[in-house]
Amino acid sequence: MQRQIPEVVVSRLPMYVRGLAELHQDDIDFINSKDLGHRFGMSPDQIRKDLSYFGKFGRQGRGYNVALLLSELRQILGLDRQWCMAIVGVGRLGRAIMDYKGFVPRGFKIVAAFDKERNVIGKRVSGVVIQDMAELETAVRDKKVDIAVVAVPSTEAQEVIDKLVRSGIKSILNYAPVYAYVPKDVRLEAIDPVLALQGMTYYLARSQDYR
Amino acid sequence: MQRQIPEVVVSRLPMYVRGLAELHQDDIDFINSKDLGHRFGMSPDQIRKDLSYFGKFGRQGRGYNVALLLSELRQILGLDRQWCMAIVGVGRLGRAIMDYKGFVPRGFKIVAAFDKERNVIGKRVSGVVIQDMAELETAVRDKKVDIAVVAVPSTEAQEVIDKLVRSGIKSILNYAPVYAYVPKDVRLEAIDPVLALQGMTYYLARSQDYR
DNA sequence: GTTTGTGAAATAGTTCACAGCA
DNA sequence: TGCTGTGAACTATTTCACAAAC
Repeated sequence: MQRQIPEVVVSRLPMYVRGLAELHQDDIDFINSKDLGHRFGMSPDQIRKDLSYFGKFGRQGRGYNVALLLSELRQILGLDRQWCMAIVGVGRLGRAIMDYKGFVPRGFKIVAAFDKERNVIGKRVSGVVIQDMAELETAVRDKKVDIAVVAVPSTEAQEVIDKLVRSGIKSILNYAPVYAYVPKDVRLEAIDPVLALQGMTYYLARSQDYR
Repeated sequence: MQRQIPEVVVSRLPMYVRGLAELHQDDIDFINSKDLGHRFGMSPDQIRKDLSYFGKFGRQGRGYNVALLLSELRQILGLDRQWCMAIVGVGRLGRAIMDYKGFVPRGFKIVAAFDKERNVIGKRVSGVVIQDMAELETAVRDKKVDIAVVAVPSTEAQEVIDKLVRSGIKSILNYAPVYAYVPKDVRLEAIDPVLALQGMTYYLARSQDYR
């Protein structure tokens, strides 16, 4: 057990939680680092090293108790409570995100939605009434929003993110395909499928008889 | 200029392309590594080092010609042509992906869609006729599909991915929230917003007065 | 015998710092 | 002078290898 945990290690924890939840579902009680590593395409050593940053969860000669490790990791990640999200931008993409059924079962609930378009303000989407952007700051406080999801056009993303930062938000998930600036104490994760695709074409273009 | 380029370097190239395209749009002709680094929240040294893996694109005392560097990077990434994609799974998520307007302008076109549900097969979604899963292998070949997008439920993802691999696909973008196995010669990128959120809660839970 | 947890060694990635060119 | 391109130095991350626990 050590202090100051590398970011890469933290970023792998959610994958472990997901995998362990599957094992738990399948009524598997114990798993060792070899099998766990195989499951995620990584070395057993790395699994053990990663876990060792947080404590000693295994039993020599036996492996890890799935239910126990799952519960420990969930607690470490703060997944033992529900997190409240606000979505900014309720266009095509924003609606798809609000409709996505994968958030609630994993502890993330959309409690507020904002847009600047007169014609959508006041309407209800996926059970949430869309509010005016002007109400963002107060609503974020009143509804105790922990995380903001940005789904506005690229041109407006930075402006919206600045507004979110001013309202005190410390975690932002950005779907707009632009790099955005945030202060060091705010976390920003980006979801951009095109960036992921463009990383793959490099290898595609190099392999077979392309071009 | 060197050989054997680190994956992290390749993964940053799409971001450079995106940023340079913005600069080009704004009629900026030259940019130096300092300003470019500032734009992406990284050091000028890293920008220069990254680019040096592919060639010498800059001019001492002046910086980089935006149009030139953009065109070079596009070519390196294989973005100077259009890539054909097939989508597997045309449920709620699959439709949202097919409706997304951000792919085509950036060179990615959905040319085929597959589902196993009788009631959607034959229907047209976003200009593409949905085909039976059984036709996947032949359609992938006939339509020269380069990249597959997986949007089926988690339980079916591995099976679908195996099928795609057998059909000869070398690049897969997986939206299903599971870790999937692919042979070493196949690239798989995952889009899982919940994983991104769970990485952020670790820090949220640690900062202020949460819990 | 099996498998963990962990320092030490090895490898990968980033930053430094400066020669050389415009 | 200003800024690139790049080895060398440094830092981060992964892998090794083994003592200790079961």
